[in-house]
Parts: sequence; structure tokens; C-alpha cells
Amino acid sequence: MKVTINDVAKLAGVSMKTVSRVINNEPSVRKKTHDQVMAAVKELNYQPNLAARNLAGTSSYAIGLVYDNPNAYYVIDMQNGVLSRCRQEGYELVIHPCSYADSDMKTELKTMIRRSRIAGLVLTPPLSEQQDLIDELDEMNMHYVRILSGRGDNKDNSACIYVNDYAAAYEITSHLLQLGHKNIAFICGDQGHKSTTERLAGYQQALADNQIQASEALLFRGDYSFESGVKGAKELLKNDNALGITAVMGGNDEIAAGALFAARLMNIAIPDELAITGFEDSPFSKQTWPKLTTAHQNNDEISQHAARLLFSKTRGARNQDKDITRIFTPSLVIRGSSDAKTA
Amino acid sequence: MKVTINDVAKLAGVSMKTVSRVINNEPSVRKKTHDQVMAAVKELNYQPNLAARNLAGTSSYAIGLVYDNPNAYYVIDMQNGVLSRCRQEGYELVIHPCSYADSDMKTELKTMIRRSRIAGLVLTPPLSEQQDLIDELDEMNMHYVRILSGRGDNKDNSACIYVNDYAAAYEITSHLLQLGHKNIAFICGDQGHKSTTERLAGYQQALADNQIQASEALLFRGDYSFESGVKGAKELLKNDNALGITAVMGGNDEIAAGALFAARLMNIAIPDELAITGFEDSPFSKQTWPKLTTAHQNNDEISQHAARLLFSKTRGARNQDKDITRIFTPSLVIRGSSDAKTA
DNA sequence: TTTCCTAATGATACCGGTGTCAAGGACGAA
DNA sequence: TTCGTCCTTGACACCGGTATCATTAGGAAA
Repeated sequence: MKVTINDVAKLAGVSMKTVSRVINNEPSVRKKTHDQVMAAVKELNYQPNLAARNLAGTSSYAIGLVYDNPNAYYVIDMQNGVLSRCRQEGYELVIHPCSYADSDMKTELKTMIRRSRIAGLVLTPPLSEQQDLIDELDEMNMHYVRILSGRGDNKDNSACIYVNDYAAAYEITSHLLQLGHKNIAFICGDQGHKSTTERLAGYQQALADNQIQASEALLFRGDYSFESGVKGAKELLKNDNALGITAVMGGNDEIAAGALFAARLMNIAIPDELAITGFEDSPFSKQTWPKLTTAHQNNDEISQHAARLLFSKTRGARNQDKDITRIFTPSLVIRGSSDAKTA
Repeated sequence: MKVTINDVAKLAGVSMKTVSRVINNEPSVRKKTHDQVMAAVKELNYQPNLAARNLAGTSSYAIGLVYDNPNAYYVIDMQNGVLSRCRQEGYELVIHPCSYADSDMKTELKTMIRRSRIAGLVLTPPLSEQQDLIDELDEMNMHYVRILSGRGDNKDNSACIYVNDYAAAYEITSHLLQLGHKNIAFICGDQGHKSTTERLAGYQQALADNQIQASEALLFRGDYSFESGVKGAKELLKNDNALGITAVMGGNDEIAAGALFAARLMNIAIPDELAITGFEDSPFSKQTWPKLTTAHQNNDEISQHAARLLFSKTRGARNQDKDITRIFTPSLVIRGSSDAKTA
């Protein structure tokens, strides 16, 4: 039933240590021996026991994915990307949803790391921005890779993967400007989040580059929720749109969907009377009416890259230093909520 | 840094085996000893090493969650529910997304079970309905708990948790009938899925109980997607609604959202000219316009129950046989897509 | 108090790998 | 051929727990 390293060793006519060498790709194994062992592995369909490896080895074969993100689509994307690399490399994935607001979140995380002998962590936003968490991990000498909103602006040389929300917001804003919009409002996501700051900054810079004065009145500071989008749009467009707003940018797709909802309540035609845009290209952004113009980020590639980077760290990197950061820029997806021609 | 069972034993002044007994709640440990050990555990903040336990023990401390479901919300709910029980019981969760259509899916699953020494599996629909998979697991003598659409109709006495889609569909249909609808169409989900059959059956029974002849013309057989909802609604309502349909039930919320979308395209007012209902109460069903009437299923409770049931099996059940099945019935949630008063 | 039985505890092998270090073998140089 | 060196390989301890079985201690009965 279950095949151990000894079975393989016996069949291949070598010692178990040699089998161990082969499956770990260690050097100084003669090719002939290597082939014999591999043949035996294949014949017996041998799978190394993870528990044994984790117990015996200095480093473990498990990494953790930590998130505190209400967006199910995003989380699933991250999981699947990381998981696919894990399967390739023979690692196990331990998922760790948590709540940063929770007082004992860090204790929980430590417990999980100890119990499962975690070799490294992939941290997703907004958790990846919490400096106190990072400090703690550094103190524990824990490997980690962060996925962050930003432009490669991190001072330390830790492993980061950036999502350039700034550039994407700039692009969305430019798109609206090109359509002739001048009075563009923005509904922000959670105040604490880096993505909020970045997206806002991109929006403001695009306005500035087009000689348009950004106005605080056109800003609604909410959070990344549908309800916030509804509330923000109602507020911004109140008094029969006294501010003369012709476009609303949502901090993410939820917000945009909320704004769409509010516009519907107020009998405002989209996109004719008002353009609305989102961010992230969640699946439901194609299911609204009209479909949402948004920025698409390649979560699968991002998460796979994160995992790869982490593996190179845990395995004791040699010359991977150069590849330590990378910036992904979400790309503009134009749909009917901003441009009637694409509806 | 890392605390082992020996450290605890030394501090408590007992042998490591006694510590092992205490943390596993084995009988025949004197209360005084028990307290001493627990004190030491607490003082050192001891965490048993999972890898060691898995390696040494006969049963392991890891269970798997297997799913082939495109609905991110559903999957996350399942994960979180199972995970919360796992944390309580000191188990590890190995997630296993897969694709049943994939030819080597079963091999992959087996590999994962062997590698991670999985003690048991939680199977979610539609995977949980695949008899060949079940047979294979039985053959391997693997513990599992299935979450299934059904009414407790399983012949064998394996552990099942049923979601009574039949009753829920019956309730939705009754709701529409009460509102005066007589010509109610139904857009089915994937043909292969049990939930499709069950929901359809509930719908048909409700019609029959109200002396309404179910008509094949009012049925659209699609799949559980937004696009299918769009297509189904267009087909059913074609020729200026020649069939005189006044309500459309969607097999799930995606389909309903698609139907909503199509109605919008055709300039049909919801719910005044046409009522639409969904199924599952996904988060986005509150974000459509109007909000969707649907059936809410308590996924958190379902998944937690599944995990609990599985643990009782893997631990070598004594008298848990009675608790082996349980039926959850989703509850009707009335919103604006069927009833203008609630908009 | 002694005897006996059972409950409580400990000694030790073992799970399936990895790490260390020493031994064996191949091969070029002397 | 002989030696030295480096490349291959294997023996064995060990990771941190659990399982088994022997041993000890405690309490009831004699």
C-alpha cells in the first residue's frame, strides 16, 4: 500500500540515503545510479512522506498564505496560483485567513508557524502593509514575500511584489479625460490601505498632468464595499448633481457596483449622464448593467511569482537577489459603464 | 525557541509519554499529574509538532477539503467553516481544488492523500456526487464526509450532509405562486448536477400541488453561469414574451443575475413585468438591481458540521452513528426582484 | 499489615525521512 | 604500479512525537 524510501532503495539496489539524494536533486550522484533510482521511484510510484521530511529536515516543505481580505475572488486567485507552484515543487500550502483587527492575530500566526513548521509566508494586502507584523516576522527570522500596492518604493531589500495601482488609476483617469470628462469624482476605499493612497495618487496626478485642479469636494472617503459605493455616489451626486460630476471612479469594483446602484436609484443614465469605473476586474464587473470599465490585474501570475520567489528564498538563495522585486501593472479594461460604444 | 515534548516533561517532572497522554486527553492520568503537565504546557507555550504527530501516529492530523466549484464565495465559506473546526481540534487543512473533467484528477487526489497523510476528506458538490470517486475512496478505506444536494435519500450509510434544495425550490415557487404568478419559467443549472435535479423537482412539485401543469416550454436547460442566465431569459422571453411568462426562477444567483441583465436589455421592468429569483444568496445577489429574491443556505454551519462529523469518524467513532446525516434547508429571502414592496 | 488488582507511569522501539561523517571507488599523476 | 584526491555511496544518529508493553504505585480487600 504505502511505499517508503526503503522500498525504493531496495528495488534500486542502493541505500536509502542515495534515494534521498536523488529525489532532492543533490549533486554527486552518478548518472547511472540516478537513473536506476528514478526508475524504481516510477515503478513503485513513490511519494516522499511530507511529515517525515518536515520532521527530519532543517527546512520544511510547507508555506503559508496569509490573508485578511473580504474579496473571495481575490483570495481564491491567490490560493490557486500559489498552490499550483506548490504542487510543482512538492510543497504543502497552509492557508491562514485572519483578521488583523483581532488582538491575538499575531499569536495565532506564530502558533500556526510553529505547529506546521512553516518555511515561509506569502503575505497579501492589506496585511502585507502592516509594519509591526513584518517586524515580528523579521525578528523570528521568518522568510516571507509580500504582495503590495506600490511602485517598487520599499526601502529595505525584502522580497516584494508590487501591484502598480498608481499607474492603473492614472490610466483609468486618462481614459475618462480622453472621453471629455472634466469633473471626475473618486470614491476611496479603506483609509488605512496602501492601495487607496496609490489609486488616489494616480487619479490626482492624471488630473494635474491635464491642468485640472483636484478638488476635495469630489472625493468621498469610504471603504471597499458596495454600501460605501452607494453612499458615496448619493453624497457626491446630491442636490440634483449640484457639483456637475460627469464621471465617478470607484476605488474597486464593489464600490463601482454600489455607485451604479445609486445612480439607478437616482435615475441617472450610465454612461450617458455619468461614467463609472471600477478596479480589479472582479468577475461580477461583467455582470452589472452596464458592464464595468475597470483595471485588470493578473492575480494568477502575481501569486505564482510570489510563490516562486518564496521558494528561492527558503531554499537558501544564491544569486536570486536581483529578482527580488517585480512590478505588475493592472491594465485598463474598457466596458460600457464608461463608454457606450463598447456596451 | 522551539519547545518540545521533552522540555514540557522535564519541567513537569514526568515522562514524555505522560505529557503525550495529557495533550491527547487519554484516560488514566491522575488529576494532579494532569494539572502539573498543563501548567508546564502553558508556561512554555508548548505546541505539539504536527509533522512528528503525523509521522509517529497511526492516524494523522490533517484533513482535506476537495472542491471543483467555480463559486468563489461558496468555496471560501466552506474553507472558513472547516478551518475554524480544524483550529479548534488541532488539525491541519489541506485544500484541494481540482477539476473533475481532468483525466488524472483521481491520481492527483491520491497523491495528495499519500503525501500529506490525509486522515479524511470533506467533499463538496458537485464532486461529492461522483460515484466513481466515492467507490475509489471506499476502496482505499478513506474516511470522508459528503455535502450533497438531497433529502437524506442516500441508500448506503456513509456520512452525508444534505442541502435540501428541493424544499427550498418548493418554497421559492410557492412564494411566486402566492404573488399570483401562474406562468413561471425555470432556467436550470448544469445537467449533471444533483442540485439541478432537486431544484427542478421542487419547482415542479409546487406547481403540481397548485394544479398547474408544468410545461417543458417554460424550461431552459443551461448551466450555472451568468451567460446561461442571459441566454435562457432571452430564449424564454423571445417574440415579445409570446409565452406570457411572468416569473423566471434561476437555478442559482448567477443565472438570475444573467436573467436580470437580459431583462434589462429587453426593456422589461423587474419585478413589475417580470419577477426573477435566484438561489444560494451569494453576496452579489444584494448588489444587483433590484436585489435578488433567493434561498439562503448557511454554509458556515454546514461546513463546520461536516468537519465535526469527519473528526468523529477519523477518531474512530464509538456511537456517532446516529448523527451521521443531517439535512439543512435553505431559507427563502424575499427581495425586490420578485416583490416590489421589499425593494 | 499483607495481598492483590488495577490504575498510573515510564522505557523503548519506531514512524520515514535528512544530516553527518566515514568508507569505498575511480581516476589522474608520479 | 602506487599513491593521493575527489567523487560516490552508505551507516547511523536524530527529528519529535506515538504505540506497546513492562513496571510501579495506590487503594481495597483479606
